[in-house]
Amino acid sequence: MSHFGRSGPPDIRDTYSLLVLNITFRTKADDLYPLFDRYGKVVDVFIPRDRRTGDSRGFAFVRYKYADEAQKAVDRLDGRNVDGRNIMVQFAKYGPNAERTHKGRIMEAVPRSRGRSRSRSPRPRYRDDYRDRNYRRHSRSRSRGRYERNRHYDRERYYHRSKSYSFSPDYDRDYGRSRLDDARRSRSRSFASASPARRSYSSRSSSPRRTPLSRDASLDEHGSRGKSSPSRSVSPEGRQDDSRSTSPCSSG
DNA sequence: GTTGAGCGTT
Repeated sequence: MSHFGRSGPPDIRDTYSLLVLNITFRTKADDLYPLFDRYGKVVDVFIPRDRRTGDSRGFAFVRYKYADEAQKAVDRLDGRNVDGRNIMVQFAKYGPNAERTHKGRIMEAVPRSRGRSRSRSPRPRYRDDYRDRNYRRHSRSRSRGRYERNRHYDRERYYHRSKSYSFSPDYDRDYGRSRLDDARRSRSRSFASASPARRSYSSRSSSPRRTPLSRDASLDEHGSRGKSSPSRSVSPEGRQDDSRSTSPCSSG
């Protein structure tokens, strides 16, 4: 969007994209158009927005019809104060399709990386670009952090935590505290009363996260050690764990 | 209602 009436890229075949950084979150494409149009023919102005909120991400892309005008705009508008902030105008290094761009112009055909013995140089010099990208990723701000978090859905954290007994950050804290508390405080059948309480907590959403719980519950039942010794965390004095099937000791 | 290094859409 943010186009003059069309959707998607209008005609990037012969347009030069400029990356405008440091713009305010309130700045709109229409606000940048007249500003950039003064130095050349602006084909399109696009401002990436957040998927969720839809607010501007703080930068924009301005497409010029000619590189000369784009270059001039870079020199003229770079460092210009817009809405109280100094914007940074520079040629877009990466195209919309993550393709390389030369002076903001999208390289339609990516260089044949397939040909291995085509170039005499064993290593492409683009390596610096990739290194630059990785370097920037290290110092990401929370603004972007939230954005990427939504994109990845904390999948990684969930995966790692899935292996552990923790299921949720908040839940983890409560769980760890309750576990130790219950284990030490009662270290007895009181665990049974706490168990349903926990399941109830996560029972709100029928998600696979209750699977480990069920597995744990069944493990206690199936595992002989779970009966008399509810706490799987062996206590320093809990030597009774050694005598596994001591007695069913069914609470009830 | 906030944020602030970066690289893009139906």
